[in-house]
Amino acid sequence: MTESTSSLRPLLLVVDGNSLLHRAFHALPLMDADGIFTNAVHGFMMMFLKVVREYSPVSAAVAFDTHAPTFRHEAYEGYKAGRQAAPDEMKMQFPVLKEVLQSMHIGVLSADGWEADDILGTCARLCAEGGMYSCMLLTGDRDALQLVTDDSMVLFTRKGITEAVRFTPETVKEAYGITPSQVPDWKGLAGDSSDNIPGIPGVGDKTAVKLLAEYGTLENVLAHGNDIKGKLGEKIRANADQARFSKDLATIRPEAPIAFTPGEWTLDRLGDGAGVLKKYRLGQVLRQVSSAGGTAAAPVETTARTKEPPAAPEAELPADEPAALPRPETVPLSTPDEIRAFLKDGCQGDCAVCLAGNDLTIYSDGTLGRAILGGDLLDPGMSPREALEAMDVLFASPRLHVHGGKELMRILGSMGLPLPHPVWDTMLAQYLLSPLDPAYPLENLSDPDAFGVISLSLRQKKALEEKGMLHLLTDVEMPLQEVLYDMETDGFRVDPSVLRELGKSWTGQADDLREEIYAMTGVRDFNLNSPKQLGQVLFETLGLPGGKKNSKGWSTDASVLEKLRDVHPAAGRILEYRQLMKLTGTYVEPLISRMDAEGRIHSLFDQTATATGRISSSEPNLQNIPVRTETGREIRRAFIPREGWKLCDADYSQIELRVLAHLSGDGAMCDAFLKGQDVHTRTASEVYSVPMDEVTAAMRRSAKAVNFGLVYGISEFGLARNIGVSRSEAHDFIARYFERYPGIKRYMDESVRRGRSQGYTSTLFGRRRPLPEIRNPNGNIRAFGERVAMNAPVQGTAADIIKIAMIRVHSALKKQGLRARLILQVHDELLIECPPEEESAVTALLKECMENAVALSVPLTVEVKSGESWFETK
DNA sequence: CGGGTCACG
DNA sequence: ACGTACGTGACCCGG
Repeated sequence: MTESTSSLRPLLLVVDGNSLLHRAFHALPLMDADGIFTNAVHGFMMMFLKVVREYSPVSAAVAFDTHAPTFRHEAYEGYKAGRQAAPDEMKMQFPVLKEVLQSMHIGVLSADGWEADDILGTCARLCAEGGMYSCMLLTGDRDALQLVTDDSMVLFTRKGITEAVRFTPETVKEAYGITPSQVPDWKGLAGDSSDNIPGIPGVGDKTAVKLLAEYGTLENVLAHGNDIKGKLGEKIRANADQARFSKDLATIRPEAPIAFTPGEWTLDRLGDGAGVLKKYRLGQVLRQVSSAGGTAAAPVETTARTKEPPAAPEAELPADEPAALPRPETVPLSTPDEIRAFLKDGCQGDCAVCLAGNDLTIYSDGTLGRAILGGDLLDPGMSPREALEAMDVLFASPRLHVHGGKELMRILGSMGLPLPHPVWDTMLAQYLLSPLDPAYPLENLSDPDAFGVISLSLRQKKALEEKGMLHLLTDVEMPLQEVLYDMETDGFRVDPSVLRELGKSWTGQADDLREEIYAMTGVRDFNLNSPKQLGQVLFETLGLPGGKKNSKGWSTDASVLEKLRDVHPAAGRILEYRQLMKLTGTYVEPLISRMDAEGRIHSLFDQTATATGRISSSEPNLQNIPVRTETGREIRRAFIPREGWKLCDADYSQIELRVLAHLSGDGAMCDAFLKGQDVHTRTASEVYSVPMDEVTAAMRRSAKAVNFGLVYGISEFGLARNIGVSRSEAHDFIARYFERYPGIKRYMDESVRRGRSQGYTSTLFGRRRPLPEIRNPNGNIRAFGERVAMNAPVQGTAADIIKIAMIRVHSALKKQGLRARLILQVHDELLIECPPEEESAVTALLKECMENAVALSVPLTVEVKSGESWFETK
């Protein structure tokens, strides 16, 4: 992430809705649609679309003022009242504008007691801290000039609203003679009649600039009040408090509690607003967006995408049309399967190399007989090894495109060849574009007779740019691929003697239990491992009560057996037996058999397997090694570091709830994390209305279940079942929760609403999760879609964050020249093995990289523990 | 090869 | 009237 430059980042546009709507209202003659005035909405949208055309942001949001009685200063309302009240013809346009914006999927932001410019400042800060977006602010309010930095530009409207001037720190200085950070000081001195900021009477713009040129800040001017001669000095000394108050009024507070979800404020479906625009007879606006037609596939070419955003040249793919690429007979040789086939058959035909601009894709063709471009590297009759060595040169290309890069690296690496560093992986790109697909075979994506990986890359790049996800590929998934390759290659050392001991003990106990169960039930000729046969024995032969049916017969899962504990002594034994069989069958024997010569096991990390953006682990799965029960946890004694080394285990504390706090901006939830409180205890205290120190263990347990439920997409039934209360009690509990956490309620409702209108959800970084279920007429399926809409942004954002952290950890280890290796990720946890002398450096590095992977409005905290085995680090 | 069960976050 | 907490992968049965 650190390598990315701001020019490569997608642009987020944030508009001061109040300021722009007011300006539009006064600049244009009244128009109406059946008595509803729309002139300001029209003017606003024309200005908005003009900026979108000119600067090609990927996302946009509009901020609105909301005033609560307890604003900054009690005296403030007095000043506020001095402003001319907006006429009804103006006020009635706010809801219309909001409706228009929402129909186009543009974000609508407000927070009680906060002004639009505070929200602009908050977005600018979150963009800068998050490092994923560049920010552009559009406003007619000069206060916002204090927000100008190298990272966030301000577009300031002039001449009514027809023109917008772009301010950078330099142009602010040129125009006003002060730096952006001096804007509040300037207002404090000179005041602003249009904003009813008093300033110091008799001090105008020019005097203020002069004073700031000499003293820098308002405070310093006041401190030197006695040095200033004459009438001016007198006025300054007499109005010091009023000046401080004025500065305070003019200071933007970039801490508004908003749901900052730029990934959702997409601009690629503006056409969905057609219906609403028609309703308000906004024909001119409609014509500008109508070519989108409200379909996801068609971007708003004529409005949003007429100009390509400026991007660094090295990030650009070649502009060549496919026609300029090699002859259709060539087939790509850039997938692991193709390399494998090539190895198996030897190099019989020629291979061709496609050089398009600076980009390179490798093609092979057994019959072509000659290379097309630069393909003389390979001769027929080369041995596979010779061919691959020749291809080293190609794999070392700085612009290599591949499909399935991690496997390609594995093949080259296994032959001791240098690893490629591809810049584009069409499989990863496709995963971002369509994360629900079960797999990403190249032949489904690209016509092999056509132009292969390069033209696919070009199409994908366009699609990713339009959806605001290009940075996820280039800055997250591509770098992560190499991290995962290293983790897979290194593997995790296990101690086979520990595994064998546990296996012996557990199989012995399971054998005894089996005999005991046969004796207790009086039935021996059945397979205890068969749920079907077990169900028949329990509920038919023995006639036990409480049987539940599933599609195959009687259910015998843990919840059923748990209820039978007091009914029949075999129930408990069966549960124990099940556990031991699970442990030996899944965690003892397979691990022993998967050990390599160095005693290490190598999991596969699949970067394209999950709907939410998590990575998965398989063969073996190291992300579900037991920890919750005493017995199961013993397995972790077998997971050990390299001889003489240490294991460091770092895990995020409550990352999903912190993400939820950030995304929702909920006051109480953020407050709990900002104060470092135990969040479940705080929740219990809120919901049960008792002080934190009077929260009982049972209260905390229920509160914890609700917090989890929230993250999963709450349902009354699910909560009721989980904490063992009635459905109506669960209902009341949720209702009370939402009373105390209205921001969470608002966020959940909004997530579902957006999910339904867009057909997908987005994470903080723009990763999308389609919601095919959310419009299903079947209520159950639809409810599932709604829970997914609530869960996916939270789980997905957490997944994005740890991916970023992994890239940072991996590169920091390299940069500091440490021998430590990142060996495992378990969703909110990273494991490193390191020489003992590196232990403290690694601990600090993990904490630093993980806690600062991104900046949220609440802190991320990480706990690191070291030990001689994975058991000891828990 | 799908479903039941259960290990993890 | 219906059956649900979200996301995974592995093992075992039985058709």
